[in-house]
Amino acid sequence: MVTKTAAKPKPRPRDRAKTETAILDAVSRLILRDGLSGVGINALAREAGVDKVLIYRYFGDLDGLYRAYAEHGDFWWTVEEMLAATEGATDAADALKRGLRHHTAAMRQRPVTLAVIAAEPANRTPLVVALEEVREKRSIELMKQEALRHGGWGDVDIVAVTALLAAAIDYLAARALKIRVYGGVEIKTDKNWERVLAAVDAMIDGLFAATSPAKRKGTS
Amino acid sequence: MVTKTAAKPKPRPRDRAKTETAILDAVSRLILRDGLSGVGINALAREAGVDKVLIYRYFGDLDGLYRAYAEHGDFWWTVEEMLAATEGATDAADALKRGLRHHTAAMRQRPVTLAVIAAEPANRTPLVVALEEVREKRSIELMKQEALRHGGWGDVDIVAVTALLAAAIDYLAARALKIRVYGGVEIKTDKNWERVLAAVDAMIDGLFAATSPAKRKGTS
DNA sequence: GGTTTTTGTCACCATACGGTGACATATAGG
DNA sequence: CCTATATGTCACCGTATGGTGACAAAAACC
Repeated sequence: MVTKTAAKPKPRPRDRAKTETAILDAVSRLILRDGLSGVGINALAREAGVDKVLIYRYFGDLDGLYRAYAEHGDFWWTVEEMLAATEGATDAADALKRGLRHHTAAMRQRPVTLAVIAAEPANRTPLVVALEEVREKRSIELMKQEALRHGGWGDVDIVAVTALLAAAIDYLAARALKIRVYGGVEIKTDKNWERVLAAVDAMIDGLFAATSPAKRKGTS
Repeated sequence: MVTKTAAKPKPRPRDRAKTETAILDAVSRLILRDGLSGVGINALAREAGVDKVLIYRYFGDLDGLYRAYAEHGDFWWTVEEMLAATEGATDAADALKRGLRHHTAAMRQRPVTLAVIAAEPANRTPLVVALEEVREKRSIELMKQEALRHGGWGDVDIVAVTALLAAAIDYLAARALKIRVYGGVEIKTDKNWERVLAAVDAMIDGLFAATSPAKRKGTS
């Protein structure tokens, strides 16, 4: 009979680059399948088909692996991309609406990012922290650029409003990964996302209509 | 010298009721300290000062313990409480504003609920599911009651709007447990919560001002 | 060809987990 | 008083975890 060890060891080809990308790819797969907390050394080595000692050798420890993963991936929209998406906007309200729609699409396209966001409040790994830093930096930079474009935001507390709406979108999108319902709204279909985004649009329109015109050309 | 085992065993008094509440109390403490995923059999037994076998005896298994915990606690506002909070509202917009403010206060008063919400998308334990059911039921019931009070919501898609705003509030409050910043908004202080709530108010006002009047007495 | 370094494999460690069986003793029932 | 049951304690199981040291062999270097 054929014993397990004698069957066909088929040793891994000696190629560090390939091994490293195999590991990093396995991280994505594991995050998607089991969430951030599912990315442990043993599960990861198993998933990547790699001995775990190689992970230690190439990335130091789990945190090093997270950091490397955070640097290698595309987890967030870029400021340029976002500015392009809001380019033709007629006014600040329009820019905000377009921006949030682009944000929504960008998030829904990145399930790994959503999974990280979902785990964010609970598991605070270096990957989470790294992603957070990127987000903060780009959001702030984008705010600055958009403000220049439209000459400020009138009376609207743009930081609070975007924080609120972006938080809502992130949370709903993250929930939609594994759960379907929130407050009676099905959040997995495009149709219902459109419903949510329509509500966002309406709120932004109302907000700018109600508060801005009074001082539209007033004291900045 | 005094050995550990011979020192003073001080056996636990034989009182099932006390043991059970000790266990349930330890669940709250553990959730607050380590999050939902920190509530394991061993850690729990340690925290409660109880042998883990008693947990199995009294609650079956971990899921049974979660279920018992879900039934025993006060995790969410009640419909009556919420209706009282919005009692003097002048119109639908005002009711919604008051409701969301009460919701915010209620959430911030219940750190355990926030911790569960934080873990919700990731760890899907029976406790999370039970809490979710309560929320869904009460939200829907509340919507119904409020609609009766104010004769509908005009053109506002109230379900989408409240889902969106409640999601934002829940997420920000849950994040605030362990993180401080989101999109440039410090979310731990009362002052900045007021800022966020002011933005919510402004959006609601704008929303109702912009969309409702057109058909205020129109086709339902 | 011989040596050194790199890459990969394997066996092992201490620890923690969820879960169970056997035992001791306090309390309640007869 | 004797017995049965309820409560609590202890030792243990199998499995998984994060992490490390020893070894084999391919590659690179001289």
